[in-house]
Parts: sequence; structure tokens; C-alpha cells
Amino acid sequence: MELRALRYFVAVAEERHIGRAADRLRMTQPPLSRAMHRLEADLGATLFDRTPAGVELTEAGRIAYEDARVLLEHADRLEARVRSTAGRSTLAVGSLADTAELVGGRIVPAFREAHPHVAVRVHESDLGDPSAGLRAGLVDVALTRLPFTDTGLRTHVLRTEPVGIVVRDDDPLAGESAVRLAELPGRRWVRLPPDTDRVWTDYWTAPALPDDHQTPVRTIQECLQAVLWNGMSALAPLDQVIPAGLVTVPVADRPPSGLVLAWPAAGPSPLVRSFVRLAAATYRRREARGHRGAVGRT
Amino acid sequence: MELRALRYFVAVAEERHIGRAADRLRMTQPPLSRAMHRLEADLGATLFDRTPAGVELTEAGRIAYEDARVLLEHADRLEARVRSTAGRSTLAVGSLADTAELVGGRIVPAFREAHPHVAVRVHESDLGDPSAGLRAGLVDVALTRLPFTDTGLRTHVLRTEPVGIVVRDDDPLAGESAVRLAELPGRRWVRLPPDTDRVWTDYWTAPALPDDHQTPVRTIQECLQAVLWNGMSALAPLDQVIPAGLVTVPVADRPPSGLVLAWPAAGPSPLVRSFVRLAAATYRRREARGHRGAVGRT
DNA sequence: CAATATTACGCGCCGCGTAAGGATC
DNA sequence: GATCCTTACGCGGCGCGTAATATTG
Repeated sequence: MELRALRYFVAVAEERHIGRAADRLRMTQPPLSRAMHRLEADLGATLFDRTPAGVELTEAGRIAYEDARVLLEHADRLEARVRSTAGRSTLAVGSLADTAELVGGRIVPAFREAHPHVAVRVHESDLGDPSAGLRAGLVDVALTRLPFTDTGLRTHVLRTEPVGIVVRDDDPLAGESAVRLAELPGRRWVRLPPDTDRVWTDYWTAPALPDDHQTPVRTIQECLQAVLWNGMSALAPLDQVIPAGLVTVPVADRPPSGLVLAWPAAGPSPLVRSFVRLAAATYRRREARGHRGAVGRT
Repeated sequence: MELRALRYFVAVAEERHIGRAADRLRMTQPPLSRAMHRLEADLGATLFDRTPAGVELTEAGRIAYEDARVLLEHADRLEARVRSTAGRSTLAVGSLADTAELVGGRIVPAFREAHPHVAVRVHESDLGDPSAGLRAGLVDVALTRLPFTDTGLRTHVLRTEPVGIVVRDDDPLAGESAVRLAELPGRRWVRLPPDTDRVWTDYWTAPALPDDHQTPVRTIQECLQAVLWNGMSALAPLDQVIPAGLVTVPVADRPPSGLVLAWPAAGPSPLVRSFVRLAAATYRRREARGHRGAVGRT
């Protein structure tokens, strides 16, 4: 007997209808029906009389319902008390430039739902810090992109995405289906700030011309404007949304980049573990929903 | 947060040592360690300070421990109350002749542990009733062997076992590694009672000689004695233990027989479901342990 | 025949085990 | 270096979804 089954049971007992209870629980009937059968088996007692109109509680079911409600409230109190006793209840999340939407849109709300008592602060950092504030100790966990120097950090890959070269749509390359960086001499590349992690800059930029004195860019917007107005080139993930007038041409000789969660390797706090866990689940679910929308629909 | 995790947590909190708690819970350290990390993540609080000598409860851990103990007692009370409210608390288990040892040895004890309040009665039936009392309404669930007429019943195969012909060790066949029934004319076969299920008799016996008036056998013992003293032949599962003086020669042209659980198809009671579930798990575990014992051992 | 509960089946997560690694006294 | 706890990795069960079936008014 697990709390999950009891939460389900309370919903069914109150709705007197497995289908409606399933709606309330945001799931479908079959698993709920089986969960109730299994709960009955665990308890060794019949909790419902099934009818074509729904279900009715048996005497044992009524007892179970009363006790289950109290038990679940007790469990909620346990959670609340432990949480209020725990010291730190704040989590700083770093987000690298273009990943902010993902963090703010789905992941942080999911985390807030699981941990309502925690104050979440999102720190959006610029292209000069691939650790998104981790190195500076500004944040506890970060959503960023590989590759960068990850000593002392742990990472979890959410997705890998090929990269492309961003050019104006009147650029000779604009019509190509794919290009190789090795065959593109003489371009002027957008540059990152000089003190930026080498692994990171080596990946996202090509060698600059010796006489190149461009101003480094710190944000996606600056980067795209440099391409649009100054005729420069930049590398970006293929899934990066691009304003009109620009196109991203896939680059064949650069390995894909990983969208990752990162956090300090030394003793991550429970909140960080939970964030990583929830973020991974949320992201997966988002992915699955996308697929289903594109394929399913009888 | 699930009750399982809280039960684990209480053990760790009391032992102040994950390894010892794991022993107490009959499991190994790693999954217990992870379960505690996950519980901490779910709660968003650190419950232990890990030290090289074991673990110490934090303040939040002490709160959690106190609450968890009460919560688990509450859960136990819920179970007890529901069970005492439920009507029927008796289960009749049918067992076909040679399967009694398996039922009594492991499965029924496992069920008794899960349902201490239920009075279990084992009904050992003879070879004339492959349903082991189900057809007669004597039992709620049965452990028996396929094949037999299973209309109105549901079955769950625990294992399939090839069959062989049982002969005296001075029989000309005794040395063969396998035989085909189609090539064995003129044998005198042990017979089952005349009113026995046809599917069952067709499987376990070969066509009798016209002038054969043997007394039918009702038990394994009678069957083996008929082979030993009257020079008859019988079919039996290869795993059937055989007394000295007899051997079982594999039969090539008979499909294997299934060791199965069977129960009425119409509205099985929660206890029956639970029995099937536990029996399947127990049997699986027994199997795995056997394999491990034969292979493992670093 | 409409509405409900149930079974069948495939997939992904999670829990558990074994084996290897790391930290701390 | 011994003794913990932790991570890595592979496997089996279980929960969930979709699709199909049974049952009942």
C-alpha cells in the first residue's frame, strides 16, 4: 500500500466514478482501475461495488476512505513541517541567454509546484559565462549548453542539437543545405568576450582574422545584430529562433551541442537534486507531448 | 513521497547507519542510499549528515522521524481496520497432488505474511481433478498443471516443464535419452479415473489396450507403485521427484506441461488476486535464487 | 446502443542488484 | 587502509498510455 494509491482511492471514492476521478487526477481510466484493484488486493478487501453507472463504496471502502483522508492530511503535514524546519529554502537558477524561455516557461513552474515554500530566483547570464553563474557562485544550478570546461561540475544532457552558421538571407551561403567550416575562409566572425572559457569560445567561433578588432558580443541580440548589420557570421544551435532576414545553415563539421543542466559536483543540496530531477522529467514530457501532437490524433 | 521511502527512512534513522538499515530491510546499501537522497529531494530538506562512521539526523531529520513513525502506525491501523471490516477472510487453495510442497513450502507462507488475518486452507486434490477443487467450488484458487478444460477459469503460467515417461530402471527404455510415444506400441498405461477431464487424460495417458482393465490411480504414489510393481508406464513432468528404481525418460512428441495458477474467471476476490500476485512473485524469486546459487558466488 | 469498467499490449521510469569508485578517519 | 557512502550500469517490475473487449441498463 502506497500513498499514491491512497490519493487515487480518495479521488475515486469522492467521484464515485473511475472515469471522472481519472480526469481529476489527470490520467486515464485503465491505470486507475488497475490501481484500485491492486489496492484492494493489498488490503485483502473489496472497496467498491462496480456498476455500469460508476462505483459505490462498500462498508470497508467507507472505512478506508475516512482513514485515508486523515492519513493523507497527516502526510501533507509531515512534508510541511520538515520543510519549515529545513534551513535554506531558496534556489538560484542560472540560465544562459537563449535558454531562459525554457527555464521560465515550464521548468521553474514545475519546481514551484513541487516546492511551494522555496524562493526561486532566475539569473540570466550572458554569452561570456557558459557556466551561467555557477563558477561565480551566483547560482545553485544552471541550464546552459555544452561544451565548456566542466571540472568540478556535474551535467545532465536534456537534448543534443546540431549547430549552424547564422548569415543574412542575401549571403551566398543562405541557400546551402549544409556547409563545412573548413571550407569557409575569410569570414569575419562574431567574437565572445576575451576572458571567456576557451573550450566554449573554440566551439562557438572560428579563428578570427589577425586584423579583426570587432567588439565582442554578450547577448544573443547583439550577436544577431552583428550578423544583420555588420555582415558578420556566427554559430548557433539550429533550434535557435532567428529574426527575419537571417537564416541558419547547418554546419557539418562541428559536433552537436548539448542543452544541459549543470550544478556543482560537491554535495549538491536536495533542492538542486530535485530541480534536476523535475527539470529532466518536465523536459521529457514536453518532448513527448510535441511528438504526440505531431503524430497522434485519431 | 511514498510510504516505502518513509519505512526505509525510519530504519536508517534508527540504525544511524545505511548499511545496517539495509540489512534490517533485507536489501543492499546502494538502493537504500539512493532512496534516502530521493526522499530528501522530494522534501527539499537534508535529513542526514553523512559521516564516515554512518549518518546523523539533522534537525529536519528528527522532525521527519517523529512524524514518520506516527504516520506509519496510522497506515498500519488503516490496513487493520479495513481488513477487520471486510467480510470474508478465508481463502481455500487447491493443490494438485505433486504441487503441494511448493504451495505449502513458500507460497502460502508468503501469503500469510501479507495477510495475517486471513485463514488459509489448503485442499490437496487427486489426479482425477485437474482443476484441484475449482470446478467443485471447493477452493478459490488452485495450483495445478496444464492442460485441462479451462472454460470459465483464468490461468497464470508459473513455469513450463517437459514431460517424460516413467519406467522401471530395468526397462529397455531406461537408458534412452528421449523417446517418442508414437513409437511405443503395446505398453500398458496407468489410467486415470473414468470421469476425469478429457483434455487432461488425453495429455497424461496414451491410448489404452482394448482389454486393459487396470484400476485407475488417484495419487502420485499409486501411480508410481503401479509402475514399480505392475510393470506399467506413466507420464510425468521431468521435475517430478522419482523414488529409487524408477527413471523418467523425456518424451519428444508431447508438448511441455505448464505449472499454473488457476481461479474462476468471474469476479475474482481481492484475496485471490493477491494470492496470484504473491505466488507469481514468490515463485519468480525462488527461481532467481536457484540460478544465483548455481552461478554466483564471487 | 451508450456508457462504464476491464483487459491487452507496448513503452519508459524506477527500484534493486552487482561492481567499481571516492572520501574520511 | 578499513569502513563507510556513493556512483555506474544492467535487468525486471510497474505505472501509464492507446486500443480493443466485456457488461449492463
